Amino acid sequence: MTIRVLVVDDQTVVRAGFVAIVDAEPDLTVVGQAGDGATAVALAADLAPDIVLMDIRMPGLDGLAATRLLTEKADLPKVLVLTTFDLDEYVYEALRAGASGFLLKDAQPQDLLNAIRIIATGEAVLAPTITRRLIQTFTQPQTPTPAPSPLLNSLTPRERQVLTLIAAGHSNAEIATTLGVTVGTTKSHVNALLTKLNARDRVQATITAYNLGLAHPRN
Amino acid sequence: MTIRVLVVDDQTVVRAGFVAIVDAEPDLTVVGQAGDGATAVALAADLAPDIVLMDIRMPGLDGLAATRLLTEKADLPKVLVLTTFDLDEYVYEALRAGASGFLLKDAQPQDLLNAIRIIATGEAVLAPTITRRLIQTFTQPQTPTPAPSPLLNSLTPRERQVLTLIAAGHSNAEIATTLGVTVGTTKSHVNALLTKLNARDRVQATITAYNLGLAHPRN
DNA sequence: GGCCGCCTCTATCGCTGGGTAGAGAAGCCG
DNA sequence: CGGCTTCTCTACCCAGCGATAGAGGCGGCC
Repeated sequence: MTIRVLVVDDQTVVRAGFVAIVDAEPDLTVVGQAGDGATAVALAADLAPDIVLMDIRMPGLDGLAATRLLTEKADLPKVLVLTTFDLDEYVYEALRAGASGFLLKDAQPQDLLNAIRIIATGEAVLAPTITRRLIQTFTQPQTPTPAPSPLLNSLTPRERQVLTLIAAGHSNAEIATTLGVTVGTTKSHVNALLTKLNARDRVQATITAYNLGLAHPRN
Repeated sequence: MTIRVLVVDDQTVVRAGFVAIVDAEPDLTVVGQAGDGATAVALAADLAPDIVLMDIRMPGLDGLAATRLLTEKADLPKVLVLTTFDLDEYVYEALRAGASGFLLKDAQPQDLLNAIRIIATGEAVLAPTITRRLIQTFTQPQTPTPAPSPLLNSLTPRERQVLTLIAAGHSNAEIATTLGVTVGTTKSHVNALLTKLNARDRVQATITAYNLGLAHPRN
């Protein structure tokens, strides 16, 4: 089963380079080339390639717009964006446009070929520089201030455990059995908990748990 | 300039495998091994490795905790997490803990070696499966599809109102006065609500409210 | 050793919460 | 109009929850 590749770049020399690299592989074959976005979209409809190697900067319909058109419908070609510049805007727009990968043109041929094969399986590949930045922007909002709330620290480990179970919707009896203690003991913990959290009942405790980050809405 | 590697895994066989792969490379050298997180942290302080290959599941201090300790101070070793399971929780926690990379143990040796060299330059590497999911969760919030849950639509306006008040921590009596009805009426609504939400009590209803987006952790 | 914090357990008590089974009033829609 | 849904209310019951007031064991700390 060979992987069918469509090469899209406005510079003939660059296209030739990619074609040479890809066609040299036994399991890959270049089924077409395009010099602008509009041609790429039209060709993709005819040729049904598995992978599109897409440049961004092109006359007319650019690579990002073309990617959007290509990935709108399901089970259409996976797009691997290749560009000289790793500007953040390009990267994020490309990913939002539906690209499965983003490499720089100075990548090693071997890396490019690997990327094509991985993307063909439905997975994704990013240039290491970009991976680093994506992780950064991903962990940044998550860790502005991990907020080691004084409230949380005032709880004993056992109380934190009980609070988590309460916020998971468990009754005292259930908590007791999961912790291997009596219901009475659980009640003791719950009472201490409610007092410390200044909560009237377990619902208010649950709300506090969410606010403290002990529980998360799953979506 | 050789890259100095510390191998951390609780299974001796696995360690041996990594050591063999890494030490076979002329530009890489294994400077030490550890079988648990605590040892890893201590060894890292002595040996000052460039890269730590870190397993997650280990006795005592696990890989995530050890990573946190290792990456707390600046210019300390880069951590490449290697695990058998690509559970989302592991991945995100590892990245937040400061890991520079995340690969599965079934990765090709060549990929592992590449990853080590890339991470040593300060960039980042993720397994393709993970890259795909990271991109997904990254582009997901951009999609303006608030996902109108069928559950929410099955509720009458009054029931939604009651649910919101429950999730705000109010008692039946308080809800009754807020809505200007009797406690009995409130109970009727609460009962209908719990049945529809398939919740046993108001805590579980509250959790559902958070998941449906009717309530939000304030932070 | 003595103190203290945490975990454990017991016991009792009142109240809220949730289940069940009604029934009447108002509004919408075919 | 007749049927439907929704909102309202009533009454009863009991299980679970939360408050209170204990007490003993264990470990760490001074």
